[in-house]
Amino acid sequence: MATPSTPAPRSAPNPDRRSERARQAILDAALELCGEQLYAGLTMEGIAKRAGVGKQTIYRWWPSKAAILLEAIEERGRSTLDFPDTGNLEADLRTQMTQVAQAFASPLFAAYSKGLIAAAQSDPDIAKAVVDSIIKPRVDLCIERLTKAQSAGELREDIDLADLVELLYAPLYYRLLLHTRPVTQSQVDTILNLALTGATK
Amino acid sequence: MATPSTPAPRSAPNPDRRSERARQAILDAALELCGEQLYAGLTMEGIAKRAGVGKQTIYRWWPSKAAILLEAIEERGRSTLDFPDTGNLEADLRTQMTQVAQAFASPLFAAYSKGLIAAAQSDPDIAKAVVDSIIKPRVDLCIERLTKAQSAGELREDIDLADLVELLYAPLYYRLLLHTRPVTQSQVDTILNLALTGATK
Amino acid sequence: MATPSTPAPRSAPNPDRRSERARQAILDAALELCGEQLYAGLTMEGIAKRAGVGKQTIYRWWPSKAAILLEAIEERGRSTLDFPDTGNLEADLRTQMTQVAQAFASPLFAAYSKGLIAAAQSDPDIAKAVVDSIIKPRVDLCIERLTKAQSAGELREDIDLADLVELLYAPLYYRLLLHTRPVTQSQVDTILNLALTGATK
Amino acid sequence: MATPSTPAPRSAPNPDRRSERARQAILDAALELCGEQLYAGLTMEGIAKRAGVGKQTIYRWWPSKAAILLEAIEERGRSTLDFPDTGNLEADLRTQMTQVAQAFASPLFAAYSKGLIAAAQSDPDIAKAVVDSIIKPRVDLCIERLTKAQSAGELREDIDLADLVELLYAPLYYRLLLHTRPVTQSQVDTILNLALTGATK
DNA sequence: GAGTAATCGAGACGGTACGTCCCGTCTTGTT
DNA sequence: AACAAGACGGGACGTACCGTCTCGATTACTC
Repeated sequence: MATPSTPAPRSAPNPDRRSERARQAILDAALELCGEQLYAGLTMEGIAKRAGVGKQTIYRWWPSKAAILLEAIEERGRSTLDFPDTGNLEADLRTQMTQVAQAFASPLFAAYSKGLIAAAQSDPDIAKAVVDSIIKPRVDLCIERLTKAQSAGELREDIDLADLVELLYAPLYYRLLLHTRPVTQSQVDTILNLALTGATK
Repeated sequence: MATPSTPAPRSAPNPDRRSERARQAILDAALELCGEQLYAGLTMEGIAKRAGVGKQTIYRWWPSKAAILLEAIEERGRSTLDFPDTGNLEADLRTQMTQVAQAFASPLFAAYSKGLIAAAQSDPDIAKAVVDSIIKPRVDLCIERLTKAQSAGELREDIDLADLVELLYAPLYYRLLLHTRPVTQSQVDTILNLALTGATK
Repeated sequence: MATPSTPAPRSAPNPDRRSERARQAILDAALELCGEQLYAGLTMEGIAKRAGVGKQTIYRWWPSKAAILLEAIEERGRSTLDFPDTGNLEADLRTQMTQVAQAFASPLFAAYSKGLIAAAQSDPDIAKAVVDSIIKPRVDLCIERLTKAQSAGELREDIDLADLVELLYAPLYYRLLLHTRPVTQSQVDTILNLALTGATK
Repeated sequence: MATPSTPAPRSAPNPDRRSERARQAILDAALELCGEQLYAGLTMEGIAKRAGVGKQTIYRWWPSKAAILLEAIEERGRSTLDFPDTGNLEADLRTQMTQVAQAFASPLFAAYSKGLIAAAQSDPDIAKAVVDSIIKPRVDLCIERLTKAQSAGELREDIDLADLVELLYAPLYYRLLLHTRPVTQSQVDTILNLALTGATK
């Protein structure tokens, strides 16, 4: 008496019945708590209590607290997903990089970026998810813009644009994660100056 | 005849009586365990058991497991504290950056570097210690070498050398921490090519 | 329709959700361990491990290991809560005191009685609980029997019966706790002989 | 090359070289601490610190903290080692028992009596030492006095005097250890009244 | 009176248990 | 069926003491 039409054995929750109220409350609570204390102080129990939610409800939908933050950033940070194209490459890069620098300089955004990246060091799944859903889309948009510039003869033809993206953005992450100096507007200017023109005479 | 070097600070353990055997066993155990599992799986109890040491002995001398790793790296990694000077700037940079890249590619070193930086995201003390005792000394050596080059007219005079160091090394950290691509020799070549010559035509 | 029996006191665990399995396992483990080693060797961790229970589950319901033993005795020893009344006072006392003497002579019962009383010396809460839930009920039953006897003219009317109870039972505790001589049947006989008749000619 | 004239292998400390200053400081500290907090709060480290003494010095001369208390009581409490003999048995008993009752009512003495007896429940050595050095000598003196009275025809000849001593003193210990009611002068009167005359009409 | 050996103060050591926090699972009504 | 609530078995935390062990720095006997 096989009933292949009723698949669910027991373990897959039905997303249709999911409570949006609970979902939002959890995302909010996670971001709030991450802002109030450092990422390491973030706990599932803390999120559940703040959100007024049972722990099971969290575990039903997310595999880890990093996954919650990830979803929160994905949802809340969708606005930064665009890349200007005014025709002036350097200006466009400056605009976009400044936007990133400002985000990194904001305590809240910095808090959960750092938390997420810290979590990624111990969890390959998180690492992959961060790259795929946060980093990659933005890198791709940047490459797209650079490709146009390269076609227009504004950039050397022998360079890999993914490498250039790294060269431009890595210093921002460097300061964010290594806490050597704060991420500022002037850093963006300096990076562009050096990376585009080169350090040698 | 009061000597200004009054020794005892205040109810702190006496370093003269410290057991070097225990200290080495703890550093060894921490590195071994960090290599076997990810940093997040590292526990004080695990280190104590592996080292055959009481937990109090660890807490007496280190405030956190990150501090243990830090000391281990400081001690074991002292050899990398030098910067070549053959007269050829680009070659010297390539030599040194390659060394760093190789370290980042080694599973053990990567494990505790990543662990340490992850911990720094949630603990300003760790962050400061990482910068002061690991990053800063090496950056300073690099700046020293770059200063010579700048004086010799090999580099533009209008650039801040600390910024240049960031531009060169940040992409290595970027890949290490963001797990986009592996850190390789060819990355070093690419960085040098781009950073020294510039991306524009 | 507000009911005056407002249930939740304040952030206390909910007894309705309590696991009876865990409770019994903990009581059993505590008694077993107390029988195997002396009370001083009894540890919360040992009980938890033996019972296959998390430590928190113990701390959630009992404030100390003495409280566990107390509950175990209360529950297991409920059968001894009765006092014979055959009409013959001396015989009834002998019956009841013999029962107590036998219990004191049993290694297991002696172990936790002694442990509990020892703990009471350093913890007023335990002391109060021992008196209220173990001693008092049994003393009251004895006083009740003695009251009948006094009314029947079998005892002097000028004596306080609580004092008489003390005189009868104290020597049993004396030997139990001071380890001078074992508690035996003949001790009971001697006490009754002396206490009822008097030592003087 | 046997040198039987130099016996000491390594383990027996030489009492001649013992520091009386340290010994007194340790006894004082133990009594003080036992008075300030309950016996369970008494620690070897606490005693050592309070006495300004190394822990080794304690362990060299005493096997346990109970042994320290025992020695302290033996030394300080020697004064109570005497028994009056005015010719009036009941008066003499009252005098001596009152003295004991007063000691039990004193917080300090009660504290370490209770501590010592508590410790005896978990350590047969302590139990034996308490009986031999504290209880027995005093019981013997009492028996001695009672023997005289029995010979003088003041007591029944068929009674064991050790049993009578128990009957008289046990109720004092009962209240001391079970914390039912305080030990008072009137309790002494009651005990004597009941024990000497008997409870029956 | 100098040499020497044991005791002293101090406290670091390898351990055990403490009581707490949080994990991820489970169970019990409620909606 | 998903929800809020929270008890459960478990593991690690950081602390307090245990009893042992090494250190110099006094002693106090021996030669």
